[in-house]
Amino acid sequence: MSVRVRMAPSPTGLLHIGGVRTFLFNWLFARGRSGECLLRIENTDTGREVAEAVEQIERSLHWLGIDWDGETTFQLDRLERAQEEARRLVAEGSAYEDEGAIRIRMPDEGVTSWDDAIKGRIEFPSAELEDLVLVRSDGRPTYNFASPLEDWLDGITHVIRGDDHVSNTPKQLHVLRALGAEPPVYAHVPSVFGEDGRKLSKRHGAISVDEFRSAGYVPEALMNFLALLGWAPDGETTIMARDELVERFTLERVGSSPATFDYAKLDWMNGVYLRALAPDEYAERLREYVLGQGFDWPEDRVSAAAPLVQEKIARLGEFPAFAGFLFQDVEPDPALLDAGVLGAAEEALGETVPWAVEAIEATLKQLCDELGEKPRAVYLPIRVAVTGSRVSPGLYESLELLGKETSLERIAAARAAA
RNA sequence: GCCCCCAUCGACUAGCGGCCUAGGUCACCACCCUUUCAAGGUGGCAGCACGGGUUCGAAUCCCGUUGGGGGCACCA
Repeated sequence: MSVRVRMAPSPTGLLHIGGVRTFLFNWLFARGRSGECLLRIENTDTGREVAEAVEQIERSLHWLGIDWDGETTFQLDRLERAQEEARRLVAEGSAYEDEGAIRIRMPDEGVTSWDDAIKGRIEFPSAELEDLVLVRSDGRPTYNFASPLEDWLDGITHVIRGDDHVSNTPKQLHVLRALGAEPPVYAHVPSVFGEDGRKLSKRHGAISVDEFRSAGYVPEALMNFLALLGWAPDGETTIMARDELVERFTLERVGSSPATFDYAKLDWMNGVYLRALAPDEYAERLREYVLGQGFDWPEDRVSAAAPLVQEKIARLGEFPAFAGFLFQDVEPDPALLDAGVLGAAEEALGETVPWAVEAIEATLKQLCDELGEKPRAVYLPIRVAVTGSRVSPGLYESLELLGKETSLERIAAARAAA
């Protein structure tokens, strides 16, 4: 039997990174086994908010590189079928009506158990189980009925979901049994925490896929990082491209303890991916990013700035602060300026021809000799004058790209302000 | 309160009874390189939650304790 899994988000708010990690595991599992991966929205109502949320979810998954088979389906679409099945169960005696609702009979003794693909054997005393409501008095099926029902109807072979569903599983197992369905393999993936060991939330930083995108993370890095959150192919490998992840992923190697989301490590990994990009590819991503963030900076100049920053920044989101001086005026801190150095620099650079990295470098090195100063002492005030910061891309390249005229203007203005 | 799950460096993890003097990666520290910042190189710091067993031998198996998480809805 071929593998079929499903990603089942609820259409509320933005796609949470913890949920995405669960979807990623589903996707990796299916793709590595030539299986199918469905997208099913677990909605309890419809409306414009839902439609927008679904669109948002699809866009986020698409950006990340997670795809799905067939049309997106909606739980609510099977409302009638659910009611039908519930009535059938009543007719068969495994369920009964209770004040307008339909409840399923749960066993009073024994244990309900299954072999979880991640956590191993799990057993619940059946006495813990209440007769759960299948269909509410208003006719809507409950989650614990609709979900296993749809898994069955969709031919889902493996249910890979967050471990907050562990205690729902025995209930769903009984629903399936009453329905006459063969239960799928269950795999409960541990949750993801924020750095304080609490549930990942807003105050930890980015949590939705959208936020990671606008912070300037690239999808390949985010996918690689997420895959490693709770899973490892061995003790050594860290950087893995999409195909390698697909090839190597197994549920057996998903750990059973919760993982903490480490933003610093994600930053590092994002930098690794960013640096590995071919220069023109990097420039293209940078352009898309800058544009997407709403900056109306000239694209050719952004492209020209790309090589200056590729080695330097770990997130595209650092670009505006790091290289913004190429696109807008600066306000240097007078305390870091040095009128003497700036005056000499203005004069020397004024005669630099052509205005290119080699000539600029030669000019500045000579300036150091003439002033009898270390490059450190000479370059700082110039850097601050031109870029407005003591941290910037390479000075020669920055001057070249900024252009002679603007560079000299800024140096002159800074000299006056010093 | 009851039920279920989890427990290796600060973080992600490798380890599935002897290859462990517990390995890798991030972070951190030091040094090197260097026009700043990065990147890169070298070295370093740091861990089997605790207590009992089982065994010739335990990070690995069993029990308990503690700690964390999840659940106990006509929510999903």
